[in-house]
Amino acid sequence: MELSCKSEYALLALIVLRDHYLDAEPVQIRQIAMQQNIPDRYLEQLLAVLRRSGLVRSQRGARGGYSLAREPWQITLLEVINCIEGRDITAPIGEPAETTERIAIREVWQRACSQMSEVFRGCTLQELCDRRDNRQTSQLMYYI
Amino acid sequence: MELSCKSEYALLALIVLRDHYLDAEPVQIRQIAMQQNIPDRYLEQLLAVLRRSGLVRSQRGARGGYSLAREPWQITLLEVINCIEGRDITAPIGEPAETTERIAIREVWQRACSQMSEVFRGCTLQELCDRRDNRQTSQLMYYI
DNA sequence: CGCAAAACCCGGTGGTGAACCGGGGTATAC
DNA sequence: GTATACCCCGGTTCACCACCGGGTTTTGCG
Repeated sequence: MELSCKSEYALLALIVLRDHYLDAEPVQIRQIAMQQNIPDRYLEQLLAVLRRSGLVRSQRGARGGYSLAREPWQITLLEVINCIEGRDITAPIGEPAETTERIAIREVWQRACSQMSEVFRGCTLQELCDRRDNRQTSQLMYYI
Repeated sequence: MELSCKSEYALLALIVLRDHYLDAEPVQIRQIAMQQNIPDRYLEQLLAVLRRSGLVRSQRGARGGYSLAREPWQITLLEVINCIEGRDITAPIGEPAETTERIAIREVWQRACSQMSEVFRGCTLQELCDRRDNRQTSQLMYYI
């Protein structure tokens, strides 16, 4: 599986946006790019996709920038990845399959996709940030 | 995730080989290719990879061909895919990640890879063929 | 022995997408 | 009205996938 570089960049950007979630002012591309070490012109394209999908809001002109369009606990990683990858990663790719052999393969493949997607569906942007903030603490909490 | 066309072709070929598992004579590339609608010159490359990984045996010369190197219930789909994809799909790709943000992302991504791999690890070539042979029957059996 | 049938090896090609850069257009705060 | 940001569009480089073809080597068989 290859959640290419794109998805990682997008998630990194969203993490920054959630860090400034309560700020009055939006965050600029340049700032995100420098902070997370992402080529800014490339990040611009990804943020455009996130905006068109309604995950992110933009403010044009001077003092403009980006901000989250939703609360961080209402954004799942699956949404972000699906949106940035441009397709539904819950299902296999390619045409539906016709022979019994190919159908059998697709069945297993479908289950694999679903299992993977469930991990991403079960993690929100908020949880991702929590996990970053104190990984050891949260891991302890899981065992209580 | 994209278990590209390659993996599907390889699995289709292995299904044919398992159908002739008890035959004395090996199966030719041409025969597999025509039966499964795979370009034969391309299939040749894939079978070469499977052979180098010890999943398949080859017999050169006239009346030659390919046969399974192991019993079909001792070949998991994960082995086949890892072998044909040329890497361990159990783990994410790319360099290890340095910042806390990237580490957090990788953690989730790693879990997703593992969940997906488990599906492929838990399915053998034998089971794949059984599933093809009588899908409705086996589905009934699962509920008993 | 000779021939045909098969695997083997190696290189090339067309297409696609990823990751990136750059130029100019447009909206907006000050 | 000017600086500052987003916005839009295109191009480029690179790698990989799917595939093709030529030529070599091995082997069964008449």
